[in-house]
Amino acid sequence: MTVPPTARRIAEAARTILVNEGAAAVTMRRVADVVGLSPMATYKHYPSRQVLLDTVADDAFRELTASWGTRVPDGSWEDRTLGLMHDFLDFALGRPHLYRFLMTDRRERARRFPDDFAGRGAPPFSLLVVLVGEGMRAGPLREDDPLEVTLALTSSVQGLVELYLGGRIGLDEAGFRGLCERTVRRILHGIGA
Amino acid sequence: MTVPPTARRIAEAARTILVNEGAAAVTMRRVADVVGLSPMATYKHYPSRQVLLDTVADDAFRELTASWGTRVPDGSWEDRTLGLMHDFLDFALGRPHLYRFLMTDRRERARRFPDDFAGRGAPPFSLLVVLVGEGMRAGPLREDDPLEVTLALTSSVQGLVELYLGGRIGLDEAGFRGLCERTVRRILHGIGA
DNA sequence: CCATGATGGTATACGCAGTACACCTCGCGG
DNA sequence: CCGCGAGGTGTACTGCGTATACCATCATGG
Repeated sequence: MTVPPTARRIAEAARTILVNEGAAAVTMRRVADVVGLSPMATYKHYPSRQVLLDTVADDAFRELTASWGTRVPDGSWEDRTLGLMHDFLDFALGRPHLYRFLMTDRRERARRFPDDFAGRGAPPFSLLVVLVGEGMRAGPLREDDPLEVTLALTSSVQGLVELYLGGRIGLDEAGFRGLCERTVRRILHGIGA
Repeated sequence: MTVPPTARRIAEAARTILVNEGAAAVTMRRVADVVGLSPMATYKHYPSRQVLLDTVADDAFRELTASWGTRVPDGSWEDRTLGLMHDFLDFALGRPHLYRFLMTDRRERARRFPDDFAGRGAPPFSLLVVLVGEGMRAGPLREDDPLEVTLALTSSVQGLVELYLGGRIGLDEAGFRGLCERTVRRILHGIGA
């Protein structure tokens, strides 16, 4: 088995620290120490900490993009929508530091609504857009702007996750998932009389 | 007019820097410089940077709690609900650094849903809870868990603001406010057929 | 065959954080 | 008058990102 090139080992070390302890814990000295190099050796492969973190972010995004498409949910339209939500929660709750880093911390080079959200490559948003379009054609959803309807669903779950990860929701993970389900159902069916 | 005690002048300097440039720009040396003291003098009033920032946060929260109650909105139930949303956006968009600091960055000593959200003192959530309860009694809203219904509304707006402040929404402020309005209306009336 | 230069490694050092520590210097109550 | 506490100072230590200079290895072209 081939030894991975140093640049990759550095990125993997950074990713591991980030996943376990958050972006703030990713220091150049620490990364170098994990890899077994002097701190300055890192700079032969990444010109700055920012670029290293960007690389980790890009890799993680690519990985997520690839993995999110694979699951083929079945059941009713609503079941599939909730399935997508739980996939999202699997990531957000399973890798909270990485989630925060990708979703909240980094602001540069971010995709922008609505243009960048319409096409491929903004999972799980783009998957949900497809499902929403399907829902509008097949019946369960009223005709409306698909992107904005999708955003109504995703933003509320993102808001809830933000609260949960910030320790502002006094529920365990199962309870929180239930709250997310109920919230999405409320949005689907409306809270009005 | 009395000169404010040094402790308050320090907190105000910290707040000013935070509001203008974000929490990361609030360094002890910088704060001390603004006040006209040596860096270490700050520690005679606040034992650490963390405590200083906590103080700024608590003050800001108190201020918001006081100011949010004052407005007396009128119009239809839906108008009043949207009015509350715009009040919230006034703060979030008008003082984005402070908003992020209060809502996202700090995690300790945060209020928790549902217990701490039910009572006074979690504006604008608690104001909206009242309005939601009213809506359920008076007609526009279906009977449901008031706290969770309120959360469905607030979390989606918070999610949108998070995206907007993160530069992920390619709209100007007016456009963004419109998007928020449409989103809240969709939740009120349901996106389903 | 050897000089050359790219590649990837090192130690050292600088500036900027937070903050521990020792010191000073008032004003005031005993 | 004395002491002491409150509030101020300068110095220094640690950890951070990273600039700089230096060094070893090795493939390559004259």
